[in-house]
Amino acid sequence: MDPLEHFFRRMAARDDISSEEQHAVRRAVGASERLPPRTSICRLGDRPHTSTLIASGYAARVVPRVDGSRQIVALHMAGDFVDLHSFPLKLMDHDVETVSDCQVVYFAHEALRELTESHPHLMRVLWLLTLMDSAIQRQWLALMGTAPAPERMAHLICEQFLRAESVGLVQGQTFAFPLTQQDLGDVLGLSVVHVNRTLQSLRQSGLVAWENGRVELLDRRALLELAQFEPEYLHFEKLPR
Amino acid sequence: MDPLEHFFRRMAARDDISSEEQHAVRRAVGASERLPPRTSICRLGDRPHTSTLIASGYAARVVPRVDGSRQIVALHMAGDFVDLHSFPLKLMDHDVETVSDCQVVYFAHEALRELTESHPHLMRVLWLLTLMDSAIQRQWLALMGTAPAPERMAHLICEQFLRAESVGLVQGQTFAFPLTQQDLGDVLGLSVVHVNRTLQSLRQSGLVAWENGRVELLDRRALLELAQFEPEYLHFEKLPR
DNA sequence: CGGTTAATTGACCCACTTCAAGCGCGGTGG
DNA sequence: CCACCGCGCTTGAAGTGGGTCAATTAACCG
Repeated sequence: MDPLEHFFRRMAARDDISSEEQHAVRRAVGASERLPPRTSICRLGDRPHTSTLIASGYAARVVPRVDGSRQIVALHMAGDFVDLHSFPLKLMDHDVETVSDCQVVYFAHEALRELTESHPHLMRVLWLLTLMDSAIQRQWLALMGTAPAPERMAHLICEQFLRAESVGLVQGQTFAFPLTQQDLGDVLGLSVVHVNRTLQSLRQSGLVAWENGRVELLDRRALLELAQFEPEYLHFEKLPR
Repeated sequence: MDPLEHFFRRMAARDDISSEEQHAVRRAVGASERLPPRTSICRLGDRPHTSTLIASGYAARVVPRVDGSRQIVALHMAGDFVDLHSFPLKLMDHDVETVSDCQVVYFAHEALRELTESHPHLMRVLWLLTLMDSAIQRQWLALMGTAPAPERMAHLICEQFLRAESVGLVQGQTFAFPLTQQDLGDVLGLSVVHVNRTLQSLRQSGLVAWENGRVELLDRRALLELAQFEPEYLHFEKLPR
């Protein structure tokens, strides 16, 4: 199975990628690896010389706090780079770890650097990908600052559903979302206890079903409404970049 | 006075910018303008054809919420691009407005595009600048999710102080920070009332003085300690990018 | 079948919110 | 020159969303 399938699908939803550019990307691919759940991909303070693309599974970017608490600042699925930003930034300012079993491929920063020299358009698209992560972080920030727990939870579910859908990872109204309630708490800034109660209220209202790491949207319209969801920030738009 | 002074200073702290590159940047500069406080620079849904660099003053990026509340997701000072991300993203997913009186200069996206074709290294540095904004957003997210009000406030003050210091905007232990308490609440996800009380406790502990839009760090060490401040995420490091 | 990790539930508590009222001051117009 | 207005800051009182602590259950696994 092509490890870059979802990656190309994600880019193709934002701009045309020529076959020459696709070949250039394929030439830049390095090693491939399967990682079990809860494996560290890189850590705060690291200076990676590769960036990691997820071919399958879920990973999280985590800011560890001195008191032992954690904040998940990004969730990544098949077709996402988890640490493309480490290519310009050089120094990791947070951790990255797998949430589920993941298949990953690595891109050497040296290969990426050559791409930026030879393929400016491709580089602008890679830049775009890192900025799409930023756009999501802005929404999360807005939700943390202003929205109560049920709205935050609903918003997260809608967002992940639409992102999964856009790369072909949705079956019916169902998609794989293998986070524990503790993980959800670390994303939403809530305690496990409150995550549990919030989920129960969503279930009892008939909005979602959630079992065995799969989420089903039972009432998509009502969920979008509760979340006050506006999808523009996901930048699903094909434009010359 | 050179409108790009702080901008070059900010870049120079991260990598060497050749004089040829500096000239290329200067050739890309467009119009210049003075904007009064609370002026909109661009809005959610806009498709700007320029990006805006602040030569002096403060501006904020604001995610407006349907219920009328606002979340400030970034603060920008002299030498910052407020919306460089609109160059690859094309569509604004939030508002940008001035906080104080601002002098700004505009860069046409077309000129930036030409820079990406002719000056790959410069583009990697611009990419870096957008990712530094991201890094700050991640910290804010972590603070919103895990830290109580006094720590958040202290962290914000330390961060803005160090950022201002790095471009030469600090005098002694004092710097201009012209936000209202309402603005602070919109940054920190707190009500004005609680912002007020939090500030008073910081003042009474002798950590900061805050008057006429200027902040003075009275006890820098204690403030950094309260904030649990770790400066790595600001990426003050000169490296080949 | 013991051990570990995730989900659940109940009881109590507090950081922060909301509402409401006053205060200080710079600006402005009569 | 002063009365008034509006905005930002401050203070008090009362309410609540979500946290903490602690214990139980459920599912899985070697």
